[in-house]
Amino acid sequence: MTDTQEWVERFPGLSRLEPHIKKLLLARSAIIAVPGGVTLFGPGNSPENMLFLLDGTVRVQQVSDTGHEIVLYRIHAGESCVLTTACLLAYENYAAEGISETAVQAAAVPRDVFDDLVAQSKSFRDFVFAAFSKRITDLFLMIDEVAFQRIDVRLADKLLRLCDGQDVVATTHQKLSVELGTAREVISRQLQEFQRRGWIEQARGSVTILDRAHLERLADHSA
Amino acid sequence: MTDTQEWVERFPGLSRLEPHIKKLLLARSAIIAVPGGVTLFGPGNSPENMLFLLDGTVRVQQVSDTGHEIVLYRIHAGESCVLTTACLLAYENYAAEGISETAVQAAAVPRDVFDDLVAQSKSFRDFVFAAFSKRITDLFLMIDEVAFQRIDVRLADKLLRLCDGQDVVATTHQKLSVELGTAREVISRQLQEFQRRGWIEQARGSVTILDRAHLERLADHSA
DNA sequence: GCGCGCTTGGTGACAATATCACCGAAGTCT
DNA sequence: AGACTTCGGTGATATTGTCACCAAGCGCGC
Repeated sequence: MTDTQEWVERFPGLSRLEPHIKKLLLARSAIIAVPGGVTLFGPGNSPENMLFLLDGTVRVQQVSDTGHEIVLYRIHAGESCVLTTACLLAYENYAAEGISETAVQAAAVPRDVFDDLVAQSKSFRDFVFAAFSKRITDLFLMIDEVAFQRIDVRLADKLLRLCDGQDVVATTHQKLSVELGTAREVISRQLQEFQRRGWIEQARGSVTILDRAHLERLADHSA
Repeated sequence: MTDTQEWVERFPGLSRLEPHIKKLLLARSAIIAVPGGVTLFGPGNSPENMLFLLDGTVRVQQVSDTGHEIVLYRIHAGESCVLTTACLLAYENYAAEGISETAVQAAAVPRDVFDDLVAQSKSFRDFVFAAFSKRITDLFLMIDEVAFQRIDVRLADKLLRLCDGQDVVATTHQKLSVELGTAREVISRQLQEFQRRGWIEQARGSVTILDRAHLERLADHSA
């Protein structure tokens, strides 16, 4: 559990806010906590508040008409859902949803307070626009990867990002296929190839990284 | 040539601005005109101004490390480059570029004036956030298409979007492949198949639509 | 324990798309 | 005309996606 006093200080982009803006933000926000696995926002469930994540991660993914799923990005502690929320408010009927991957603690800022802050504080504006910009450039990169990058390169990269310093990634082939927007069979075959080369070891529901260096070399090959 | 007097009125999202905001916008912006085929912004060429397009279209595309190109979106008259510009300002070294597809007329708003407007006008804020939201949801859709949609469906859709009411699309196989982020050979083969079915007719540098209904049916099949 | 259903992963056949290495035809320029 | 570039066609092959299965592992009720 995180100390929620002065949570604003824990956002790199917000700690430089003008003092009275910080006070306003702290006074007009509510701390909420939700367990993992909850759909925070999605089709037919647009939230009234902008969330600032204090703890945990939120996964944003999309289900296509064809039934395919793909993970778009994650929101980590210290980031905000501004844009996803904004999108939902503007376009009610689209297919992206946000799911808490872990237990999540967040500061909820009502829409009108958010607008007030944007109007009053240059620092807050900079924070918001930087968040939008980062997200859009990341989406550009993602489009490039999905369109042009080989699946083995993308899988190696994804494993390294998901392992979070550990050597064991607790996930299934199915979940990995959703991460990359491909089919489970493709993941199974690629992991078999990685295993054959001695880079990983597989068990039901987990992948153990044995040779990080080779995976990194593959992932960096042109990403 | 467009009448540039009171250009603000021609933006659906801006016409409802408070009168003094409109005046500020008109007073502090400059009308610029550039011919077609010019790179308006791109790596190593970040503009100082936010552009509001009065006439013409701007194509935003990306070149990947692997040399592959893909068209991300277009900006039409009545829309602004806010987000692309914002991205470039925030992250100098990324690979997207904006090219005028036709002769373009635009209102250029300096960065500090833009910030002023966001601070002072609720309507302007709404316009800006709506533009961001629209773009992000469009990028979500694009990711979905690139990842999951069949190439024949995407090509049919693209032909219909490019024809602009006409029956003849003046483009090359190469350009179409960049539109969809695929290879020229793939486009050539798909167009051959469309032609074999009598849906289109090909000539060097152009595609003539013969059977719009069938193309639409293919494009709508799950898009 | 045992059977039952669900999840997870494996496999072969095949389809769709991408890549590579060419080739020739049609335009452009001098 | 000759050189050069752009445009499009083609076959061979590699990669990835789809489909239809199957079997092993796991949880759960009895």
